[in-house]
Amino acid sequence: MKKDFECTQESYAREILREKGLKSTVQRLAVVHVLHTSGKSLSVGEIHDGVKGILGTTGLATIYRTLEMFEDLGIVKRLHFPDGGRGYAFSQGEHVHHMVCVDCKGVFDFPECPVENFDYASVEKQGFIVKDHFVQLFGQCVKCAEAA
Amino acid sequence: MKKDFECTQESYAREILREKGLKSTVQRLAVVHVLHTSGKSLSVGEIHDGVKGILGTTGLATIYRTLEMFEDLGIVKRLHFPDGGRGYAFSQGEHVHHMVCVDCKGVFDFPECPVENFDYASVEKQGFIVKDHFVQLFGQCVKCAEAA
DNA sequence: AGCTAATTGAAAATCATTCTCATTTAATAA
DNA sequence: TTATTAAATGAGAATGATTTTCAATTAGCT
Repeated sequence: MKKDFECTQESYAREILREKGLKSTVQRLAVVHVLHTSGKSLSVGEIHDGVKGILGTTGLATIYRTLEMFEDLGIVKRLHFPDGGRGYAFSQGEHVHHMVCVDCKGVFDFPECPVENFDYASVEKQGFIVKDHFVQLFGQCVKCAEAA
Repeated sequence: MKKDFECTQESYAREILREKGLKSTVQRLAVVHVLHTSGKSLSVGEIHDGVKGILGTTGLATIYRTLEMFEDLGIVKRLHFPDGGRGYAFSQGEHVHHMVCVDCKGVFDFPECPVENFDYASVEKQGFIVKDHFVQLFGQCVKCAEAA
């Protein structure tokens, strides 16, 4: 089977996969496509549905495997919702954080990192070595704010 | 049955429960006790074990119900680990964030909020109304850094 | 002590995630 | 092209986490 989703994002994913000696399967490219075109974060189930819409039958396990791999490769970013649910958003490897609309679950980037310039003095005083951070804002997007 | 865990944290929890017309059961107070004395975040299972250590048999569902309620009341804070697991840490309602040691999973507070003084200009430009945020640092605590 | 609504325990039900393994496919080289 | 081969997939089983149900118990009032 052969499907084309030619766009920057797809080439980007292809390239990374090739670099790592991984295969660019239709399933993987479909995940990129679904996630990128949606413009918001999606649950695993929604991604699965989106991919099935393109390819017909597709195993759920494949979606899980793909997302886990993509996260390692920096192609997607995993989000946590307040209710504990997981979501995924497309991310071209840049360091961005996300704002999540609590109403529509839409995801919006913000490139400035609030933690970047943070003074770690108090943290380091405790001898803690910071290696990574997770920042996420919750609120309302324009549409949902207006609708309310 | 009657058990005492007299300490500030326990009275704090009692008070909040009373205010809301909820009962201060031994199970709930035991959860406070376990979480507070551990000094680190615990998984639901660990909390369950800790409570069983105090009360003998205790239903797992009760632990889940209690933690969910405590989160709503601001008595505990829910954490997300990179692997998606959930953890809970005692939190006396104050605004603190946590550093999680990726080795021992220990949790350490840091009271300064990196997001507090963050300039939301770019965010607000998009019309997004920020209502809450989630910040968590990952790294190594002193002990684990030395052991490595 | 007695009443009553809230809470609990235990098991079943549900839901999410991972694993297994036989089959298929993408990438490479002939 | 086609052949080869390791990687990837699909289907379903297995696992694990979380929620629900409901009868029995208990905390917080008289």
